[in-house]
Amino acid sequence: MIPTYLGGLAMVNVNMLPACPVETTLTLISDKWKVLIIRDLLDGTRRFSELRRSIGHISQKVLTSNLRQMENDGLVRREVYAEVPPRVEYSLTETGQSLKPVIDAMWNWGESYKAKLAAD
Amino acid sequence: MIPTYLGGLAMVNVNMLPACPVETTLTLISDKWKVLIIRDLLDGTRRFSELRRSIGHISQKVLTSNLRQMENDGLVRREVYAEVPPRVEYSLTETGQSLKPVIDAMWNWGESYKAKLAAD
DNA sequence: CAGTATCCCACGGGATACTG
DNA sequence: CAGTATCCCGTGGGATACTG
Repeated sequence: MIPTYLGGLAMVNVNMLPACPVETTLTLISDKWKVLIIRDLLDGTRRFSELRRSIGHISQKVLTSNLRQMENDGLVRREVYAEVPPRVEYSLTETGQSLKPVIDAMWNWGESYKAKLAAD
Repeated sequence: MIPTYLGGLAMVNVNMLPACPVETTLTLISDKWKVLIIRDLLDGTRRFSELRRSIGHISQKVLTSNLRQMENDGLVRREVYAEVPPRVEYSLTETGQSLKPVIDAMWNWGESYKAKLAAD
């Protein structure tokens, strides 16, 4: 079955991004939930409801909103299957996957921070 | 969030941090300005007003608030010099400096993201 | 199942004034 | 200079109800 691709084009204008690369990254993933969405999608494709469960206590509205923004930013791919009941699968684009080093760095730091606290 | 302060000493309770290390990191640096504060302090010690200028359009109240939290979380060191006019210097603790890989990863990703956009 | 559509609110953050 | 002290506001996000 051929999935329907909706959106998928980056709508971001490079001229409107901050000069500093760090700030650029912040504008794209600094929302409360986006990093967690990426963390979970790094493990592979997920359906909407799967994401909701794996992320934690995120509401439908907010998850939808975040996913749409990330789709517009070219980080996430959304594939709709014409089935009943409907199935929608989310995955990372290449650009989205390229965030792995960032997530990994956050993972490592979080681990060592907790280890340091536990040592006291 | 959910840092606990024991006996007036800055102290985060490891048991109240999220299980996932990525979430732990988010808890500590996901505020709008903290990453930028760290970015600038990675270049060395800065006075309050220097930080204000280098960061951008942050208000006094918010900069103070963020710095206090980061001090409590053990990321930032605050040194007050008994002079007139007063001089207060901020620098990263070892723990704060250990965030460099995270900031670097964000820097690199932001650069390549903009390069990708510019290529289109 | 995967969303919209509403309503609502806490709070991070901005603006301004004042001070040791 | 490096802050407090107030007042104020936009909005990200939560809760609930409804739908193709």
